[in-house]
Amino acid sequence: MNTLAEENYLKSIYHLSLTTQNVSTNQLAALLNTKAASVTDMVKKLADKQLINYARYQGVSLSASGEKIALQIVRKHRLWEYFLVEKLHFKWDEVHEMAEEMEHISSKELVDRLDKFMNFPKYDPHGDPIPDSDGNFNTHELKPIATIGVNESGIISGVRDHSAGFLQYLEKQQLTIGKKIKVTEIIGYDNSMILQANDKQIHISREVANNLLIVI
Amino acid sequence: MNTLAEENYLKSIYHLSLTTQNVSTNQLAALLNTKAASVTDMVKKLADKQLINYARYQGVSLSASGEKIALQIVRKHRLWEYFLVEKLHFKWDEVHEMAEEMEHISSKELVDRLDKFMNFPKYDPHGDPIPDSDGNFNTHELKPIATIGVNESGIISGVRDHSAGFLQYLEKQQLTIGKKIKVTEIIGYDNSMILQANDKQIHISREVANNLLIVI
DNA sequence: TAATAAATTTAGACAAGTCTAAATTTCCAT
DNA sequence: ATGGAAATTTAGACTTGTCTAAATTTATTA
Repeated sequence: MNTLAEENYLKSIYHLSLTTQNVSTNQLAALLNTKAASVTDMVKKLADKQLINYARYQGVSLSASGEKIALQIVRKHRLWEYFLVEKLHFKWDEVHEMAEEMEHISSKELVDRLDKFMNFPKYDPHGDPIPDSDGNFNTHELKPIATIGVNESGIISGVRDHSAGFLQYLEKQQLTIGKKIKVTEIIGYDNSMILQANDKQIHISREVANNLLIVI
Repeated sequence: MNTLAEENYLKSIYHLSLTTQNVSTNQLAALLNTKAASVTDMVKKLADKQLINYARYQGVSLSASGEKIALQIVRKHRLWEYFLVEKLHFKWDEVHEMAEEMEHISSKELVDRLDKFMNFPKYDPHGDPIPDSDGNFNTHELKPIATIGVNESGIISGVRDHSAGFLQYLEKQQLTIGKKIKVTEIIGYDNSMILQANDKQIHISREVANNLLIVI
C-alpha cells in the first residue's frame, strides 16, 4: 500500500497538525530525525499521491485521504500499546518503540479483531484516544494541571510529554491515569505546585504541571 | 539490527536447508520471488556479515549466527500465527501473510512475553514446532500419509503444503491437526487413498496424501 | 524598506536492493 | 572427455530514501 517511510511522514504530519495548521519542513525534519532537504523530497512525493497539500515554502497539511491513512496508523499504534500493557504487562513507559513497529502491520481485519479482543478500549495507556474502525475518536477536554488554581481538582487523564523519563517519574510519584488530584498550593517563586493525591502531598515543578493533563 | 530483506533471506535459507544442505541461487530466487542475479548480490552481503557460508557457484548454508537469527524469526512467525488463530480466531489458512509481517517485529522481550501469554505453545496452527527462547524445538517424526499402508493409522500432525488452497480443502474435509485417520484402501490405478476419519470415508488423491503429515 | 538571518528548496551524490542482458562456470549426456 | 544446456555471476542501470552544499525564498529588524 504505502511504504514505511510514507506512513511515518503521514503520522508525523498528523501529530504536528494538532498544534499547527501548516506543518513546516523543519518541524518534520526534527520529528522524523532527518534533514530538511530529505523532507522536501518526500513531501513532493506525498503531494503527487494526493496524500498531502503542499505549496513550496508554505508547509504541508494532510488531505482527506492522507488523514484517513494517518488515523489508521494512530489507531494501530494505540491499540498495540494497549495490548502490550494490558495483555503482556509491559509498563507504560516501555511500549512506544514496539508500537512504532507494530503500527505498520497492514491488515485492517487484524487490527479490528485486536480491538474486539480487548473489548474496544477508548484510550491507550497514556490516555490518548483510540480511533475506531472508521477513524472517529473521543475528544475529551484535556488541560495541563498548570492551568488550574488552588483548591481546584481534576482527574489525571493524559500526558503531553510521552518520553520514558517523564512517564517513569509519574509512575514513581503515582501520578498515573485515573488518579484524582487537587492543587493545594502554588509557589509563586517558580510556579511549582503542591498537589493532594493518593492521600499525600506531592510537589511538582511547573514543567511537570505543563505536561500532565487532567479533566475537571 | 538486520534489514527486512536480510531477515527474509535468512529465513528462506533456513527453510530450504531443511531439505538441501547447500541451497542454490535459483532455489532462493524462486522462494523469494526475485531474480537469481539479485540473490547473488544479497548472498555476498550476508556472507560478508558472516551470516552464511558462500562459495561462488556452490550455493549457501547458514552459519551458526545466521541460523540463530533465522530461528528467532521462525519462532516469531509461528507464535504470531498461534496468537492470530487462538486469540483472534482467524482460520489456519488466513494467518500466513500477517505473520510474514509480524515476524519482523524486533523486540525479543515482546516475543517472550507473547509466548508466556499463550502458555508456551509447542506447535503452531499448521503443526510446525515453535522454537523456544533459545531456539530449541521438538522434532517429532512426521511422515506423509502416502507412506503408510492399508489398515495403518496415525494422527494428523502437520502439512507439507502451507498454501491457503490446500488448508481450505483440508478444513472442508475435516482433515485437521489432531484428527485420527486410518487407511482403509489404496487405489492402485492412481495411488489415491481412502481414509477412515471422523466416522466417515474420505477419498484423497496421491497429491494430498503426500502433503498431509501424520505421526504414528 | 533594505539588508541580513532563517527557512526551504535544488543539485548532485550515495547506499540498499532490485532488474536485464551478457559473460562465465558447472553439469550432464553422449 | 567434451559440447551444449542449465545455473550462476558480472556489469551496468534503476528506484527509494537519504545526505551535503549551494542557491533561493521568506521573514525580521533596524
